[in-house]
Amino acid sequence: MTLTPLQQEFVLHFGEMGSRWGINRTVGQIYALLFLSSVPLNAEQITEALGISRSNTSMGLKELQSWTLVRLKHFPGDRRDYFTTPDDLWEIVRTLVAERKKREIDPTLTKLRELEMQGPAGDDYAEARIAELRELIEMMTGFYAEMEKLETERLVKLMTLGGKIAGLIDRTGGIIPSLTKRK
Amino acid sequence: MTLTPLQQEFVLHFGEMGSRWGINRTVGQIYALLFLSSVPLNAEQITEALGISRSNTSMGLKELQSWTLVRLKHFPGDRRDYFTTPDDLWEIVRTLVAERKKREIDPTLTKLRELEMQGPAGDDYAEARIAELRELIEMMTGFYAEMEKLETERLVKLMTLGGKIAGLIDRTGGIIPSLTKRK
DNA sequence: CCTCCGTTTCAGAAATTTCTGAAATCTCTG
DNA sequence: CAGAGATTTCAGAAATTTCTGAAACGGAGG
Repeated sequence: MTLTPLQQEFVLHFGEMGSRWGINRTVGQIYALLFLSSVPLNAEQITEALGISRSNTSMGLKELQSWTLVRLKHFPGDRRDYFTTPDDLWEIVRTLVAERKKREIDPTLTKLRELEMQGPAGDDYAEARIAELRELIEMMTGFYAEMEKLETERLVKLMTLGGKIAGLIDRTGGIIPSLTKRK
Repeated sequence: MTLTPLQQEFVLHFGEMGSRWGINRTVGQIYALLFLSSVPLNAEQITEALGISRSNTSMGLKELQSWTLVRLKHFPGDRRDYFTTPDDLWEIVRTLVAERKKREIDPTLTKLRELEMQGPAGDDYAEARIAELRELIEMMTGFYAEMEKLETERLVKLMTLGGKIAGLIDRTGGIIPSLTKRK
């Protein structure tokens, strides 16, 4: 397994970006490699291609599996594990968003609710600020839950329409009445 | 400056979450402290409240300023710098999203374009995959650019309407014709 | 129930990031 | 322009994270 210059550069970039994305270099590189590979790869091939230790590969793959960002494949007569990324990029995005929400948002939302449950602490400003933050996060996660339900086709439509949607929203009363009246 | 139990717990939580959010513990704590404070605080107060070194506070504030997440305030007859977070949470969210995009997305988009510019590398699959990824990111950043333009009021409306918007989008031809025809 | 092939675990090494105290710098004010 | 107050810089210490090699584990065949 030798990488083409294109793969090489892509893999290195993902490795470097890893820390910004909340994963480590190795995990970023493994993911990049799988992403560009038309065929599933096993741990040994990944180890060799990236020049890292076998155990590091194992840990990286475990991490990627915990994110459900990679798929396991098997071939008849070969008991090694092979890994791929989904073909469908939208599926990847959905996974990514869902996992980041789970790791970066949900714990805080839980904590905010906890703090509010503890009742008045005699610090009105802080309490109000926490309530406001919780409400905002709830609104955003609620919106996210709606978007998550949409099939990809509509989601793409929504995104490409972009600003046009907003034009339909009236500042005061939701969707422009003259439009919504007629169904 | 002694923290109330409420502030204490909030601050510690933000410190712990820091690493998941791509900032360090101290930066998370400083931000949390400022967020809950009804009045601007100076570096000395922050240092004391969090029990960290003065230089660490300085670095943390510098980091927060580079994210434009805090505001500088001054009081007459006092030449120390005081810091606050914006009152408007939506402004905070906008800043956060903009900065994360700048740090986590833009460099990769640039890199992908670079890779494509380097011309055919004789690796059709990888090239196609990279192009597909670039297109997806472009679509999403394009959509983001549209949303960014909206005033908060409309954005909130959009989010609270949630799934209802999607219902307006026809699977085949954009917004449902019977609605868009009449302006 | 061995043995072989593959994977995972884990303790310590290496690398990186964060934090501190001391010194340097900056800038008002008298 | 000297001195006091405030902030920043920076080299090394401390803490944390990542990576490795060796050993443990697991299970399919013989």
